[in-house]
Amino acid sequence: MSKGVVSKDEDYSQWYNDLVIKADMAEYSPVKGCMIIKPYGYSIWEKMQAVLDGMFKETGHVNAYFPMMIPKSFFSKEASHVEGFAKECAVVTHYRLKTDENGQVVVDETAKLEEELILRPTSETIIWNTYRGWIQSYRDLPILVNQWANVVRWEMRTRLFLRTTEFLWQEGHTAHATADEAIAETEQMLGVYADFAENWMALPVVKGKKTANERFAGALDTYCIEALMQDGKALQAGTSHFLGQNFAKAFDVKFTNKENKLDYVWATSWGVSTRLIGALIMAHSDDAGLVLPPKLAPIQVVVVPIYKHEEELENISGFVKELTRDLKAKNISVKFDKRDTHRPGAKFAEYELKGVPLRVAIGSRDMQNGTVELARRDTKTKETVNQEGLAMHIEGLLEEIQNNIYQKAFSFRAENTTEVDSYDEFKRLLDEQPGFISAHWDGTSETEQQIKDETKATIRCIPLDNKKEEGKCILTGKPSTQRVLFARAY
RNA sequence: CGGGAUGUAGCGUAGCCCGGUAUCGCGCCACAUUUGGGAUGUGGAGGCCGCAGGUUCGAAUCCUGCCAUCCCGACCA
Repeated sequence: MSKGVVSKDEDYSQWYNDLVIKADMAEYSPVKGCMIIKPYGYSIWEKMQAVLDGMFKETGHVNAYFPMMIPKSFFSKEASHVEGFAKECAVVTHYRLKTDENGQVVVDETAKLEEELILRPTSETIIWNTYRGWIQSYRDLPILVNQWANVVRWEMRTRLFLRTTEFLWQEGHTAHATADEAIAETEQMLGVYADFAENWMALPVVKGKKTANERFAGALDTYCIEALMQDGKALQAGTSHFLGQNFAKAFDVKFTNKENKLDYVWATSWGVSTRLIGALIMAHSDDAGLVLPPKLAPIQVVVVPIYKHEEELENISGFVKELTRDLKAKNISVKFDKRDTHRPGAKFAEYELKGVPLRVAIGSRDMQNGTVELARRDTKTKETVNQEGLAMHIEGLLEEIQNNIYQKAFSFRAENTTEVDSYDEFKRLLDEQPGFISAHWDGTSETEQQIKDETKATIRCIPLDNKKEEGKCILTGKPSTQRVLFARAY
């Protein structure tokens, strides 16, 4: 176990917190509920951004930027939307400070805003208010815009990366001429998220639809990807909403269609946030620290020289220089840690904590033998390999590690997903072997709510590829036609 | 917003019951020896004891008020 990190079996949430802090991902800030994302954590976000941004562009989207502050009145235009966010909005009321007679900085009460501004909890309102001016004809459609931004949601309780008052995300907001086209867009972006989660984060996800209870405020349908964490709790990793014509009606966004008739525009919105970093940590890491998938690791390979004299280091450096060149040619990021202030053992522990997928250790012994020692972070195994062809070997290993991490998470999810047909069994499983539970449900909000009240488990989603079969609701015994996915969630 | 707890060096803590200007570990700095799994020795720096009052000759310690943070609930990407 790594120093200063509690075992994940002993206290999962403490383990998570310890990892975030000790691995130098983030720290607490003086502002309640807000964290400081440190360079190492932020570089993972940058990698995620780069990949996702590429995927968005690939599917025809462009980036834009809208104001962080939204007039309060905008929120009253879509009833269910304001209801969903009203309780967690930060409000700007003044625009000036002054120094009072005691030399204290205070709010200048004379500088009160006529209309308060809301720090965006999400941008549907200001964007749809803007789209009104952009759209007159079907020829103006579709609009496929994405925004990288920060948002503020004043949550009661926060957790590093998983839920903070301010967080970073991207939000796509698209406008379409038909419902079908908007639904296709919603589903397409869900696919993009699933692709990203599985192929880059090595995180298997279930694609599905939310029930009415869990739906986004203002949406007709909310699609999501759900992942299972190592403690058996579910985490919503991304959402894609079909908003129907709700926001178009609220903000009066009409267009003339091909038949020369006036109609409201169809909308979607979709987003993922820095929460993905939390998912990444919780899904793969162990007691020694982070385990990062090579495709998103800020440092993919670290080289630790072991030497007693300056000449030895020079000798090793010559080799490392060549290795670095070969790896860079393959787009593999390398760090050569030749700091003289830390001993090799300390470096080994540090890079394990930070989840660097591959470590190359090389000393005089290796230089004589023409070998290096290669250590994998995911399996914690070490092997001695020839220097010749090392870059190619590393390239293959990184791929293997990426696959192995995914497989491991996939098996874990398979082992912790259970079909259940009775409420007693359902409750027993939640306590004894938490995970996804696939069960029949009568389709009513009341039943879902009662199950939530009694067990804290919610319907994570109705999987898109779920089992369609006759059955009885585990709570009410009423007929059901399909299984849905339950879990306790973050 | 309800219930519980805690604030002492960068971090983690002892001291508080029973008042006398603060303990230990990690970390930090210097030097030396070390370097294939978190080095060792010697020396050193670092504190408005959360804040404000009160009691007292004297307060980290006792009393009052405030502030902040954390944990558990309801809310949530």
